[in-house]
Amino acid sequence: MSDLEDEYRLDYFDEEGFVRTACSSCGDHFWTRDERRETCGEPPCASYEFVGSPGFDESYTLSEMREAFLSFFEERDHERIDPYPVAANRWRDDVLLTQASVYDFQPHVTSGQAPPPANPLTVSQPCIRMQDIDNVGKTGRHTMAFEMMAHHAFNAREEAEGYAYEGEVYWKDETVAYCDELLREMGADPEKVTYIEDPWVGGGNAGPAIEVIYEGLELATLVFMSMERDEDGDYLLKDGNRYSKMDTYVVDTGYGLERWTWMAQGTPTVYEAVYPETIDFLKQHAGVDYTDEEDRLVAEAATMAGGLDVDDVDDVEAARGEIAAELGVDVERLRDLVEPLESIYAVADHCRTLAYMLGDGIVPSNVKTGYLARMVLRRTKRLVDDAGVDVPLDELVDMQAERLGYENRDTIREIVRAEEEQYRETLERGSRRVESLAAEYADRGDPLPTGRLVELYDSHGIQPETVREIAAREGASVEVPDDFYALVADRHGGDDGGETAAETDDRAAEVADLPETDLLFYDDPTGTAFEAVVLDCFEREDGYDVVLDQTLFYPEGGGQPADTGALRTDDDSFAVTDVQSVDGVVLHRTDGNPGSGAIVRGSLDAERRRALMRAHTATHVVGHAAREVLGDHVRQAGAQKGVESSRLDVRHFRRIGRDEIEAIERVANRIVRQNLSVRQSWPDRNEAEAAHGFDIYQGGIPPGEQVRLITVGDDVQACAGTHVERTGDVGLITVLSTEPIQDGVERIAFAAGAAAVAATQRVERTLVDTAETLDVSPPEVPETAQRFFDEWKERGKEIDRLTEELAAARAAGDGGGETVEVGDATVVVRRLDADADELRATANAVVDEGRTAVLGSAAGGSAQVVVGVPDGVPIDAGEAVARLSERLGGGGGGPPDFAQGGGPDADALDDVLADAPGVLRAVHNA
RNA sequence: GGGCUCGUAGAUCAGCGGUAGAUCGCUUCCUUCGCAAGGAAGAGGCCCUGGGUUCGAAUCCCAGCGAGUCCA
Repeated sequence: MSDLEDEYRLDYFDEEGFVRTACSSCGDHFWTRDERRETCGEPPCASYEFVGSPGFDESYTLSEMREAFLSFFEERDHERIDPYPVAANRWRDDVLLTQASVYDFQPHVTSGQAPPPANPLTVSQPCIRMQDIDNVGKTGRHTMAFEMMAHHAFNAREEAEGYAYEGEVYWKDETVAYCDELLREMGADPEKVTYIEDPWVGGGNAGPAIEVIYEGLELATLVFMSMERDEDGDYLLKDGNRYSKMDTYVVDTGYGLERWTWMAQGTPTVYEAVYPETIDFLKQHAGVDYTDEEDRLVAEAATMAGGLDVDDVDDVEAARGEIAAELGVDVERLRDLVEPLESIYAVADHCRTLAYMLGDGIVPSNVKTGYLARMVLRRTKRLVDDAGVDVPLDELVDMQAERLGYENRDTIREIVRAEEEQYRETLERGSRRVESLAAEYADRGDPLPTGRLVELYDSHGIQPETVREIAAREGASVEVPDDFYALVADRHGGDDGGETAAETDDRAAEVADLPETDLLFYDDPTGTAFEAVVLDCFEREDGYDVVLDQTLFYPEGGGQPADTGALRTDDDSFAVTDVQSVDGVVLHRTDGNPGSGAIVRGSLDAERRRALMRAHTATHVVGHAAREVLGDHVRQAGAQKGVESSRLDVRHFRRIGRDEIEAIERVANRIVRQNLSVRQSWPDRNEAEAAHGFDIYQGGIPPGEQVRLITVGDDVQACAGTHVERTGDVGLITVLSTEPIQDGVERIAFAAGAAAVAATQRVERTLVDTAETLDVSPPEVPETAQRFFDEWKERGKEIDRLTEELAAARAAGDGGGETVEVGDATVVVRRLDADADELRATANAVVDEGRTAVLGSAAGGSAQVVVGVPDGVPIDAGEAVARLSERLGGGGGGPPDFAQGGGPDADALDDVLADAPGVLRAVHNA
């Protein structure tokens, strides 16, 4: 076993006269030109030296610094590439947001499966780190959104084969030399630069890494990704796992653009350096106007905070007293001065984050990336309100979107406004809830229990602070426990089930030695018959999986169902019912075994295949139409093609309206009429991404060096499915329905070709049938239905009125009933086979006449009894009913003046009613 | 993907096994110089849908649909 110490002994350090030193404060090892240097230079071992006196020769703005960095590496043979979106899930499915420049090249490039877009390359990659959200604005140096400037080189060992790049571009010495040279060019004093040894581990990879510190600020991290997790590896690293060297090794650097700009300007916090205009604007609109003396105080406090070990919010709070004492001011005064600024800094950063997120097409929702966007937006809204900024949030976000050069600014504003509105409604709903809850507890003089507080937050999204405010108005006290968020977490139960049911398919092992099946349908998309040799055959519970050397059968994938058909030999015919692809080997599920080595003729169910091809092309057309109608943020969230109908799930921030559906239909059918050609091509992944962006990955992210593109007019998508040759072949496209399948995702169901005609006819048939029933012509149906419904309601009311009238008439006449005296009371005992409503109404009418009613009915299969007692009569109706209905095999009860009950034994009703006077006597005065 | 909360009058909600309610809004009348004023009368409900339990379900149980929210 060995550690990584040797990895840091660079020729470059030797040549330049560096020495290796252990920090006298933290013990970390670092490299420096200054032999007398004792500490590593990073806070808390040292403090900021550049605030107030910039560490570089010239003052750079953010964009000037970016340009300086990129052109520095361009001049040194690095190709400059465009940054990727911040929504990393657009090209990889293991993460949500881009958190580092190397994300752009994971997993295919770093693993060596695909070539990088250039080698070496340089990029300034916007990133978002939600982990820092609480620290933003407060620590003076944390931002949620930032640009990671980087240069990357992708190397493969000489002897390694089968990788998408080969040989060594450059490695550690050159990387450190570049960094040194860049710093020197900026005017940094080389004597003050330290390179700290800090091995990096992450995501199953690892390697030596170096932190670059200058004047107390970490300016860059140079990572040498060269190891992977390996139980038998030689290296035991800080995460407790073993690692061994890989065949590929990658230079992964990260230079914080914001930090470099800050260093060049020497402002009190990073925020003033990054967005000076935004902060001025916010201060102005929040009415923050400090005197020179106050400004100086704030600046000094910020500088001091930088020198302390301030890594999160709690540290800031703890340090504030110290700082106030040092500055000789009251801690309260310092807080009053600093807190408004902290909010403003955070707002500036959050708005930039939102601009990135929404600009890159993230639609807020309650899941995944959309949830993160919503969280940031709501937090920002609270901060804006707290700080008293009198500018609408959509305008603040738009300012950043404009600065970042996004073109979908109208949509961004619309989304922000829609989200604000929804948040407002949530808060309003919440306030009402809290108010009534608080009033309840205030009446009893109790404080609001913690359980309620947790529920209000978890189920209704109301911050505990908000609850406290509202409750105070109602006069209820609220105690927010320190471990509040832990309690919320508890409510979410036993943590991630983590039942990674990685039941690796046995089938993968079976086919491991078989060659990948030659897929004929790409070259011959319209073919329906072919010949092939049976390579192998596996017996299954319900048939056989036949492997051929080549096939026209499309295996299920990309939302397109498998083809069906038959395999024939000279003697036999086998039905193909399902087709799956396992690691490139196509398995044909059949009802018989043709035998290995047999030559078979395959034939597809041609009609089914054609319908699926139409459906697949239609899916692209509908998706394109949806984007045209709803906006560029519309992305595919899933799709399923079918013979009868297909569906496309798209991200959108509100329900799709009837007008929009019709517009989508019009656009889709226009594309059909234009009869555009549908072309396929197999470009390199990088070329495809460069030419068409990541929007080609609507249907998912395929692996491999090359991707298959399907081009329909302006629409380009990576797609493995089968398509018709021209859009005209799709025929009619009709949208069947839309429905929300989750927040931020709408499902569009549609049909194409003959299925579309059939669907239209079905709808028409329904209408015609309905019209026939109503005996009117189809256009009159809505009006007539309305009239019928109104009449139906009117009749219901009429029936209620008549029931009451009838009841009154019965009560007045008491015909057919028996009247008995129980004590002083007159009791009407009567059977009338009516429903419960009528029974009750009649009993009420009898009671209104001052008499007691005992009514029975056997209308609905079971027996019902109702007893009504006028005021002042000492008979307990509930008790009477209980006794009566017991004899009917059931039960019953109610208040003393009016009760009802019954039982299944309808035959006993007459007897029970006959005995009723006796029962009433028994409960009389009881 | 999972947890939790909620679906009752046009709106906001109460009721939580026994005859569907309140407030605002609406209609008509009275009062008033006038009204987000006062008084009187009235209209307005498949209590989300479907099963189950029960003599009886808006109410309890199950499933579905819908809305909201928190977490991965």
